[in-house]
Amino acid sequence: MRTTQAVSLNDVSRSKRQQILDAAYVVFSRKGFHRATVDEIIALADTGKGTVYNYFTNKEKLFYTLVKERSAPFESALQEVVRSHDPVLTKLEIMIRLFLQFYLDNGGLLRVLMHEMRGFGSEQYSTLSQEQREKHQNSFRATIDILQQVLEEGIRVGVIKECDAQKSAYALFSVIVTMVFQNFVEENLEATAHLIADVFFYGIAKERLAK
Amino acid sequence: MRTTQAVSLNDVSRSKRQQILDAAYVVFSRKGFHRATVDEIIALADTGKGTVYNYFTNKEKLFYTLVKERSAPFESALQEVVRSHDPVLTKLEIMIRLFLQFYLDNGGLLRVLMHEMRGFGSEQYSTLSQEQREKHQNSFRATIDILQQVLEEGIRVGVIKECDAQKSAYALFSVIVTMVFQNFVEENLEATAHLIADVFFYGIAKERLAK
Amino acid sequence: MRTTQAVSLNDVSRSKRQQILDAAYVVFSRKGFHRATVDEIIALADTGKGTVYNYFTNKEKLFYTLVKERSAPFESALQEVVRSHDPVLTKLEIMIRLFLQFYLDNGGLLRVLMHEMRGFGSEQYSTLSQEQREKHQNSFRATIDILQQVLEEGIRVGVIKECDAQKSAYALFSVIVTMVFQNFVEENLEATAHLIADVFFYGIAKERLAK
Amino acid sequence: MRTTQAVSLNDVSRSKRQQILDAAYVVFSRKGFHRATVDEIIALADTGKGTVYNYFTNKEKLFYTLVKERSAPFESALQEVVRSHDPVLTKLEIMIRLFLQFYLDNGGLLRVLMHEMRGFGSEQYSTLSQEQREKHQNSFRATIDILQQVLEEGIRVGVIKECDAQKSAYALFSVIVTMVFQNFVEENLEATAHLIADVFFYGIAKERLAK
DNA sequence: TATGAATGAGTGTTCATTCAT
DNA sequence: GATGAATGAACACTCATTCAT
Repeated sequence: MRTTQAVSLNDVSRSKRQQILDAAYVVFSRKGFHRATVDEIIALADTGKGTVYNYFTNKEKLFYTLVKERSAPFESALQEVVRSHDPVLTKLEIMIRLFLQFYLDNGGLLRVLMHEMRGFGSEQYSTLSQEQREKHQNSFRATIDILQQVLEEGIRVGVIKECDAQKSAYALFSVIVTMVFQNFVEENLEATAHLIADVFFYGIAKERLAK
Repeated sequence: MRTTQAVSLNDVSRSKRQQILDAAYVVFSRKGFHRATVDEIIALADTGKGTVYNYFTNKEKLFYTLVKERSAPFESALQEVVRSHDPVLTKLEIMIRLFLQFYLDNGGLLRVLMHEMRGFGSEQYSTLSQEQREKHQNSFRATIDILQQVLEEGIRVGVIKECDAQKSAYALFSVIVTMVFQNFVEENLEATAHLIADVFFYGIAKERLAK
Repeated sequence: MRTTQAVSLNDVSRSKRQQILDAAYVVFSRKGFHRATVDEIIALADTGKGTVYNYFTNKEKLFYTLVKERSAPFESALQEVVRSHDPVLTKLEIMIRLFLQFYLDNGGLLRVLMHEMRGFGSEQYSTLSQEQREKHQNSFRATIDILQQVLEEGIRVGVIKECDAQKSAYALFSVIVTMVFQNFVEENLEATAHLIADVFFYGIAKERLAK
Repeated sequence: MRTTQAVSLNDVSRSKRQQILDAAYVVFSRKGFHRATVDEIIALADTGKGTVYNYFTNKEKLFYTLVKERSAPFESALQEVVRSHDPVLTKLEIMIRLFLQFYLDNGGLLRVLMHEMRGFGSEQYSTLSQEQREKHQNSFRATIDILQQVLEEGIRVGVIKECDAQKSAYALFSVIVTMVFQNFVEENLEATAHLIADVFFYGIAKERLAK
């Protein structure tokens, strides 16, 4: 049935795992977590059902691993920007760009992830187990925390108004996500990044009203 | 089991429908769409299973109707503000307040709704049927359109910068929703509304950088 | 598919439950608990799968209920004998007869039950849940307790030697079960009962050896 | 991972086989046949999965071999007693003692075995294949046959009543097994053996009733 | 001989929906 | 209109066994 590949044992083995992850990406993206079936994934991965369970404890863990592995490079890149010595506003704009890029590249999956953690806040709507959901949420929070840190840096440095850094971080985050999910990101990603930064920094009002 | 009420047939019948809707609100809010079961709803509604299907084609339709009926008053109120003669920025702040209020009052349900339409954009993650999801999305779009109209009015009047009104409307909307879902809304709802408006109007930067 | 029966609603409904129990008896007897499939049961019961789960929480519970309902009359009969005023040895012989009869009538099922509680003692070999197994075991113990009580009565009255009543009860019980499961019970059930009683009462030795 | 041992190929190989058998004993005893997994066995045996299948055709065969090898010394000992020139009742008591000892030593495994052959009679409840079960059953029968032979000897010699030797053998056997499985065997194994023998020989009744 | 990655058959359970009364 | 018994499609997961190296 499946075509044997002329590669070293090690590669074949890595390949199986990767084949499954790749197939999972496609299927989860298309169907979401709940509606994605393992059967569909293995059909696409050209693999036996047992193999999936050799590599991943269960469907949830497969999903989690997928997200984790796809996110890693993005998170590193983000960290790097924070540690750089660019001015705060520049940092923020670069981060927005990274976000957009990452969300564009992995939109399918992240849409689903957001779906499964609605509000990346509380409740229990999703099909994911409490435990798994918490892990995802912590990931998210960690990412947003980074935004928050930079905002706080900006406030300390006096570049940013005295505002609630956490709320602002969430606000910025939500706007980025919304732009991506609404397909509002132009071909020129930098343009969109700049646009978001501009509104976020200076607002939409033409002039400040006398209070 | 259930106590029959001594009311006119018509009233009982209306009552049944409402009982179901009320129960559905509670259960959907608690469990989300997928995990809410009709059994749980009828238990709470103190009614028979068949009765639900007499009034609502299916679970989806029940959910849709529920959302629709709960949203109606909010949408009217919103329309009214638009038609008022307040200055644009004032209108916007009032609208933000209305949004917050509405989302706070119906948070449980709307959280679920957002969950089921993730991205109020595209695909098919949710348990909802394509058709039903589109209806919900149209509702959402209609609501956001109203924000957009006011923004456009602001641009026309010269109070708001020349910007992409649609994107801005979505951005504003996403921020509002995020604040609610993150439980960032203070007891003093007006304060939060003002805060959102302030950032949205004037940005977070202390001073405009020389470009 | 299924033939509708011309009976009152109440009867049909009782019938469904009973049909399932009857089918379950056959399938469990033939295949044992683990190898019996719900699919096979519903095929025989001429019923839908969901129906089984309307009446019984799960496969285990179905099995438990089946055993329970089949055992009830036997247990009553046993109790009655205990409370009678026959001489102890007579009581015991009657009880042996009841046991034989019951085990012959429900042999298929009880074989399985014993299987699932191996040793009606300890461990965890069976497919049954800890909780369910304990329930079954308690049933068994209760039944054996009754034997024990009569033995103790015999000791008190001086008809039976001073011996360990519990051990003796278990011994008697195990012999009865073994006779049934080895198909050693003659057509004339009373003969077998008498034979067991005889060995149990007077032993197999021709004469007591001088110690 | 596993430490390779510096022994002759032949020894390693024998060792592997034994390691597997030892591990199998532990796991089967703890979990029973069905719930014991090959994975668990190889983990404990510190060996590869394929290796198990090099030495044993399948899980069943592994189990069978295990039982067979553990039983061999016991069966020899039993034979020896039969061939001895002790009086029949003495032989029987010694045999009871051997049984108790053997069942105590290998209780874990034998419990499982009995479980898998329930009734060491008929049907097909266990996970074991028909063929394999028959082999086990023959083993059992052979062992019980030995008891039967001695009983027949006793009858011939006039020490034992004219009774059905086969049934009596089974009865005795079942009592022994029951005592073990119910943990009724005292520290002093001989006491229990004597107790069983006493009841079996002379019964529990104080005096023979006038018929 | 030893290994372990790959395999896939097999099954209990949930729950929205129907329809006869 | 109100009811609830009956239904069955859909799905994740386990584990003995194989076979290429």
